[in-house]
Amino acid sequence: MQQPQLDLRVLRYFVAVAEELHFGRAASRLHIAQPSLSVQIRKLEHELGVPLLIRSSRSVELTDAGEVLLTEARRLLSAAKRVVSMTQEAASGVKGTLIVGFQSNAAAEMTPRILAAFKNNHPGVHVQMRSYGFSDPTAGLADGSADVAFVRPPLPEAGWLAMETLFVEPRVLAVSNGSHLAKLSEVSVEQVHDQPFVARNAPEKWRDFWLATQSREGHPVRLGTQVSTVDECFEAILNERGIAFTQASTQRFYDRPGLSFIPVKDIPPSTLSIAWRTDTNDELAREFVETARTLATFGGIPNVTSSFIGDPMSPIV
Amino acid sequence: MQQPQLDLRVLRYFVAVAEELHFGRAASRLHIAQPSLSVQIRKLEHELGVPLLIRSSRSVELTDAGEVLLTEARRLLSAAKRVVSMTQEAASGVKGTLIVGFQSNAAAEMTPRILAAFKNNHPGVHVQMRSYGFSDPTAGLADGSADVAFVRPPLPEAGWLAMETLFVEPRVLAVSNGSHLAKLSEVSVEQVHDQPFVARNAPEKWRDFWLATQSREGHPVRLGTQVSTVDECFEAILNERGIAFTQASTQRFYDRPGLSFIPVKDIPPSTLSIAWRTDTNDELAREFVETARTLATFGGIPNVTSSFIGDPMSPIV
DNA sequence: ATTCATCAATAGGTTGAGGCTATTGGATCT
DNA sequence: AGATCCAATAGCCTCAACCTATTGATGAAT
Repeated sequence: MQQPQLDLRVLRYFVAVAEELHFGRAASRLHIAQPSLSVQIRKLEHELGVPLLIRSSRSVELTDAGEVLLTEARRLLSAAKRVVSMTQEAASGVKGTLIVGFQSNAAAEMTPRILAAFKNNHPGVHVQMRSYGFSDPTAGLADGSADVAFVRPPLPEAGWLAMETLFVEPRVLAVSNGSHLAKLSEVSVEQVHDQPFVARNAPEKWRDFWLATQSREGHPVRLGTQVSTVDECFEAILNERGIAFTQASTQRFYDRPGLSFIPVKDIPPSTLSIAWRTDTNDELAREFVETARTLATFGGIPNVTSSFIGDPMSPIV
Repeated sequence: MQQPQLDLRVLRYFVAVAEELHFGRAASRLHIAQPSLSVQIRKLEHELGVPLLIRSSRSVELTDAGEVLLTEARRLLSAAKRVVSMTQEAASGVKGTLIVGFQSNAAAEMTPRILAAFKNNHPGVHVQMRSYGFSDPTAGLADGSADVAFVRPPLPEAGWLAMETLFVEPRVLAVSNGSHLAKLSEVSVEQVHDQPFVARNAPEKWRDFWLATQSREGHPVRLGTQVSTVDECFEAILNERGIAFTQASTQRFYDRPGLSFIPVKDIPPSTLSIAWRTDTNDELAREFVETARTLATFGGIPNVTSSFIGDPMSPIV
C-alpha cells in the first residue's frame, strides 16, 4: 500500500471536528453539510489506517492518535499559510528564510560569529536555529526540515549530502564526580574498557563513533542508559548510569556541578562540519556555508580568537 | 479576496515542474498528461497572484518567488509526510513531540536543567528547541510553530496566551569598548538619553520595553540600527551603530571581545516567563510548564536567585 | 527562407470525488 | 414508550480535474 497523500482541506475538516467535538457544528462552521463531513473524516481515518475519533450517537471524542493529528494538523495548516505569504512576499522583493540545524553546542564559540556575519551580509533574511537530537545526525537535512546544518561526522553516505570541515577538536571523557576516574588528569581508552557507557540512540555508525568502538580493539562495550540528547546524556552520567565521550567544547557549554571532563590519550578527535543538500541548489544555504568557511579559515576557534581581535571582522560579501 | 487555500497535490505538481523545468517530463513523472499539468500550475499561479515560472516554448525557468515556493513546498510536503507517520505511530503507542520556542539565551542557565528534568520524566518524547528573532516575541506560539516557549514580557494581550514567571533579572547596558561609557561601573538612564539605541525590529510594545521608553521621562529616543536578533544587535553595537539594554544573563552567553556590560541604576528588570497556548490543551506542554515551574521554585539558579528572593513569584493563572 | 522539431497552451469531451437532501438507526433522557 | 439528538447511510447532481487532439510559437536545420 502506498503512503497516504494528505489533503489540506480534509485536515481543516478534521481540525474543525476535533475542536467542536460535534459533526453538526463543525459542518456548519465549514459551510458544508454534516453528511459530507462524516464521509470525509471517515475516509481520512481509513486512509491513515488509524481511528481518530471515538463516536457515539451522543458524543465525539479524540483518540490519542487524534490528539497528535490535531496538534500536527494545526501546525501544518499554519505552515501552509506561511508558505503562501512567503511566496507572495518573495514576489515583492523580500528575501528568504534559512533554517540552520544543529546538535548540542552547534559550532561552539564559532556559532554566534557565523550567524552575526551572515546576518550582516544578508539583512532581511530570516535565520532560524533548530536543535536536533541524536536520532538525526544530519540535524534536519535528511528530512528537509533544515537548509544547512552543523554536524559531526561520520554521517550516512548520501549523494545529496555535502559537507566541509570547520574545525576539529579532541574528545574528552565525561564522568560524574563520584567516579573514581574523576580525579585523573588523563585516561586511556583501555582504562575504561569495563565501564558502562551511555549510548546515543542514533544510527549505528554514529553511535559507535561516540562509543569509540574503533579504539577498543575488539573489546566489547558495556552499555549503560540509552539517551537521545546531550541533556539526557549528562543527566544519565550524573545519575551514574554510565560515562561517555564527548567533544571538548561541551565542557564549556554544559558544565554543571557534579560533572568532570577528562582528556583521553588515544581516541580520534571529533570534526565539526557544515553540511547542506546538493539537490536543492539553495542560494542562501550556499552563502551560509561560504560565510562559515571564511570564518573557520580566518576567524579560527576560541584559542585562535585573540589573533582575530585586531581584525574588524571584515565583511565577507 | 480570500486567502488562497493550498492543495498539496498541486504543490507536488509544482515541485515536479520546478525540478524538471519541463512540463512534459514532469507530467510523465507524475503520471498525468501534460495539458492537465499546465492548467494546474497556471491555476496555482493565479491563486497566489504570483508568477512562478517563466515559460517560453523553448525553456522553463523559476522566478524568485518560484524559488522560494520550491524550497517551502518541499519542506511542507515532507512535513505532511511526517504528520502521517507521527499519527500512525501515536496509534501504536509512541509518545509525542514538543517544540520549545525561545529567543536569545532562552532561560539562561535554567534551560538545560529544565530540559534534562523534562526528558527524564518523559523518555520517548522528542523535544526540539527553536530559536526565534525579535519579530515574534511569543517565540512561535503566535503562529503555532511552537508548543511552549521561553518569553520575555510584555507580550501582546491574547486570550489564547498564558504565561508564568520563572525568574526576574536586572537589565544592563551593552556598549562597545570604544564607548566612553565602557569604563563606568554603573549608569543611569538619564546619562544615555542622547545615545543612539539599537532598536529591536519587533512589535511596538516590546520594542519600546527594550528601549526603556518608560524610563526616559518623555525624552525621545535616538534610533540607531534596526536589528532582528541578538546576534545582529551585538554586531551593531560592536560597529558602534548604537547601544542597547539587554537582560543580565546575556553577558554570560554572548560576551565577546569588544563588548562591555554596565549595570543600570534606574531601569525595571526583565522577566523570563514560560508561555503556552490555552486553546490547544496540549498535555506535554502543560507538563513542560509544570517542570519549569518546579525547577524555578526549588532549583533556582544561584546568581539570579538573589534578585527574586524576597518575592515568592506567585504563579499567575 | 522554408521546413522541421519541440514544447507549452488551448479546445472540448468524460468521469468521479465531493457536495447536497432526505432518511435511517442507535443512544439517552423524559 | 415516546421524544430528542446526532452520526451514518442512500441516492442524486455538479463541477473540477483529467483525458486526447490540436494549435501556435520559437528555435534549429536544410
